[in-house]
Amino acid sequence: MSKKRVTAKEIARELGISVMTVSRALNNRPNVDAETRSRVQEAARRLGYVPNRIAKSLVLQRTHIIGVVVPEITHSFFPEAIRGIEEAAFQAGYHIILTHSSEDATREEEVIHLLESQRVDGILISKAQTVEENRIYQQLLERKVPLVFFDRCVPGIGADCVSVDDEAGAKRITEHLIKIHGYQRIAHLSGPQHISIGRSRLEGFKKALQENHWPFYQDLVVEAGFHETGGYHAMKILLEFPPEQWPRAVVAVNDPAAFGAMKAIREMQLGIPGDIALVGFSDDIRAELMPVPLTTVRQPAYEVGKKAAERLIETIEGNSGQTLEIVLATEQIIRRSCGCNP
Amino acid sequence: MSKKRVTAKEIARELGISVMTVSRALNNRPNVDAETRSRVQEAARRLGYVPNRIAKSLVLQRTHIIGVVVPEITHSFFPEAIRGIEEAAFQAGYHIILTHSSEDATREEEVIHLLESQRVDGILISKAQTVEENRIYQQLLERKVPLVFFDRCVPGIGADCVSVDDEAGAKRITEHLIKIHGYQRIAHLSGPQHISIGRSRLEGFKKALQENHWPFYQDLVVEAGFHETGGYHAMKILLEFPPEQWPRAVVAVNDPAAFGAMKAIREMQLGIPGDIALVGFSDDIRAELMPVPLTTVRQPAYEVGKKAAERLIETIEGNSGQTLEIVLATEQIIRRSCGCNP
DNA sequence: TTCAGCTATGTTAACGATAACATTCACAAA
DNA sequence: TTTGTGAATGTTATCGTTAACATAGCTGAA
Repeated sequence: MSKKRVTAKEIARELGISVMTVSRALNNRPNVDAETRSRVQEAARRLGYVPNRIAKSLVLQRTHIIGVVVPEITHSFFPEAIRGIEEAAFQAGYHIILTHSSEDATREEEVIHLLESQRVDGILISKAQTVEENRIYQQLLERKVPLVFFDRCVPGIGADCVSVDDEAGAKRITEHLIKIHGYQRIAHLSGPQHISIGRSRLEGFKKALQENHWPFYQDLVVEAGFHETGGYHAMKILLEFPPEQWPRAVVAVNDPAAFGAMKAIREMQLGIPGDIALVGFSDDIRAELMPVPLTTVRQPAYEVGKKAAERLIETIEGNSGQTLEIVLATEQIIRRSCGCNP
Repeated sequence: MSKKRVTAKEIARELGISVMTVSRALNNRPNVDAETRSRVQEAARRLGYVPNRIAKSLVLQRTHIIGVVVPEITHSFFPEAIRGIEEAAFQAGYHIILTHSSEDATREEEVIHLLESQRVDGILISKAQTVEENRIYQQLLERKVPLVFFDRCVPGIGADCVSVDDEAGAKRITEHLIKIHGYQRIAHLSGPQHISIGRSRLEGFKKALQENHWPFYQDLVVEAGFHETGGYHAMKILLEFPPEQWPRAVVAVNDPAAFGAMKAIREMQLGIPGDIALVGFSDDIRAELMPVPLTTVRQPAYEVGKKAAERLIETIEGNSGQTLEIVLATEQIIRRSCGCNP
């Protein structure tokens, strides 16, 4: 169909020399006559030669490609993280194959196999929500495929991991509600507990109460998931209690869940933060545009991606040392929904 | 470093048969004894065999990979479009290598070369803003590399193209301002004129005025670019005129530019839409959350990506027929900033 | 019986590049 | 003159897979 591509062999034939000399000339190897080199380069340009990386990869057993698996690309965190990955990769002379699992375990397995069969030099994974066992990751590790998890990690599996300090972030924002505002009865709209960020944020929330000897009510922890509808329904559940049992403040697992909660609160004609204060997590682009701007925790998405890619490249190139779990700090973004007036 | 990978040869040695039989068994080719086939498959599983697509691609001259070049990934349009691309690709058994040019012509050229050397089966391009000549695209077409432009096209170059009907969208929203609200003195904050969407939106704006015999003022067309700051500065320029020359309504080239314009208008203590009505384009996630929700035009980003990928795959597989320029319709999102009260 | 015709399997070459080793040739030192 | 040395270039094998052709062995019809 498409006309045959120019190969090194054509250049060699054209100039009456061997392919090897062509290869040497184009890769700037020593021991090539300056004139030969320039003739080769001129011919390559003239014929529109584009080296075949597939052949190169086959013989060198290196692709200089990093495989990336994300659960979704629409959510604002991942595009940012991907930018960071791309940046680090680009600087080190790598490129990326981006795949996404749509939060589906089967599809995640498929794309991981694709990446492996494509012989990427290493893989960056952010785990899909529905993944229940770690077999595939273990197999990858057994096969010594360089592997770094980012954002959604698998603790204790013996792989590198770059994530955000969710626990500390959740603890700090909860402490803000305790120490600055003195709210009693603080609720948590939690994330799924089989996802590490869901667990750590709940953990941080609990620790803040504990360390400050603040009352903890099991009823005030409701699983909401990561989306707006989940936040809405979880908040509804809390508001079905008699008014004296309502929470005075709510810590949502992320901003979309907080948006859902906002909707539920306003449907009850209650004021934020007057009746119920609310904080989110992730600093969604919409957070500051809400009718009551949302106090939240910014995650360094770009930095997570960049660090993870840098770490993976170190591993690929054999400078990795021991397994590391890198945790990046969050930043508190105080707006109005917590009761402050910045 | 990493322990040698299992190849078809190992399986063959293990079972005392030839590699070819292994290949046939694993690819479900006919003429393989049922028992042999199952022994091979069992051995492949047991040894953790992962076929090497690089070798396969080399011999088959097909990679089943689509290269994608986008100018950025943070903007909301592209993540959506990429989802559409991924979906169409996945369904047809293709995968994607995602690259981005950061709106930089040199980097775009680099990534296109990468994709070519990676021997992707075809390329989807959304052109970077700073690209000034079409040499590279022409070279690709000469080399018969399957190529489909999406969103940001290059008219008349003889390549397929899937885009949004920017002109009709801009015309329609402008006509809304004319016919429903009867605003005189309508301004346009335009996009860069070397980008097709910049040109078409201006074109649609002009046509709306023309066809409705509405006055057109050259002074009321100011180049703003695609970002908030550009919109802000462009609006400032308009507001430096004496008040009687101010526009009564403004059509911004996209929503971020409209957000910038909003800021400029409010800094002058003017009301939207009371003093100046405003409409955007692209239905940014923030548009409905603005203090005055922004009337805008929704672009079917997911569909653009999906269609473009489908068209590319047709081309790759030789069912393309003649060159097509597919144009998808936009949808008007009426909110408050135009003067309506939905 | 004999051979056409089928199935199952094997052998060789190819894809496009590079590594490792081999060769040629010019020039300088002995 | 001879020999050693190093630069420039060539030859062969290889990466892992599949296409194309080759062969062995069996079945069944003439």
